[in-house]
Amino acid sequence: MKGKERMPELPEVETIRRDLQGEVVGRKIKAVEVRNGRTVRRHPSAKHFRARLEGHTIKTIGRSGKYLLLGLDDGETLVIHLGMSGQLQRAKSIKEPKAPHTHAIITFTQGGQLRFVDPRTFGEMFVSSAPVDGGPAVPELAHLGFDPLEDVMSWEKFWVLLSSHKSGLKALMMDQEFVAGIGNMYADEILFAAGLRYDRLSNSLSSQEVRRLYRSMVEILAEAVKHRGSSLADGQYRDLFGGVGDYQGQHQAYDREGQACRRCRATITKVKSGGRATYLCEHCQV
DNA sequence: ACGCCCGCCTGTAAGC
DNA sequence: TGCTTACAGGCGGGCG
Repeated sequence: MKGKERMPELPEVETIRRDLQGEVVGRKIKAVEVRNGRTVRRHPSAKHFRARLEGHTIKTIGRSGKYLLLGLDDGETLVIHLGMSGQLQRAKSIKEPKAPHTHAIITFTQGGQLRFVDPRTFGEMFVSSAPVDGGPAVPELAHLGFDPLEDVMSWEKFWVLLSSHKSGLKALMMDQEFVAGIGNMYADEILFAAGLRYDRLSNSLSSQEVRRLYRSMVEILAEAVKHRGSSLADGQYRDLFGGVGDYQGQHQAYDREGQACRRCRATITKVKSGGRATYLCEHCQV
């Protein structure tokens, strides 16, 4: 058994967003404790980060790609990225024991805490200033491409975007500046569903292939959200309450090296692409 | 513009 | 058995 680490991608982050909506909207931040400064590395100091949160109430929970956006009553936004191994935990009481690698703790006036746990410390939190009128909501995230679930578009528009690039399909689907929220795992699942190889050039697709790719992207991600994301046996993804997702049971390619393709029974193979593990069915994906 | 590599990290697992 | 090395990968930056 090979150890696989999965980071939260769009479906996992969306699951957490929905849970946060019911759990922290309307709550006022009483205190913020930063236990690992790397988590708030965009700020000049942990104190600076704290000062911009304490005393403010959380009004909205949004998401852009893999980023969570907690809107505050002063118009600023608490941005959270879970990186590779980040988790948000809702503690009902401050007395609940802290998990190892708990790097930041937000305590609410109404009781309870929101905790940021992240062994690998690739994740981060930062407060973004209120947008100036006409400007982007979060300037730090202005580079992100469209969100596949939030920003619905015609497949013809998608075709225009796709063919304006000349790169391997997997690299492009994982390029956050092209489309935001897809990581290594869902890229493989989407390309399997579309019947397309990871190394097909983005400007080489027929109209039918473009339609299949767009539809697969939306359907796979939406279906994974319905299943509350993917938590493989040794994976780290947990939701706000420590629960797991079950979309991994639907996986067709990712982490299935040596197993039979569920469509044609050929063997799923694993190759390296751009330094990343890539799983595919050589027979179904052309 | 694009592909590829590195560094940042830690836990797990494979290799010797 | 125990130590060392490889691997997992999002993201930003660099290089060819």
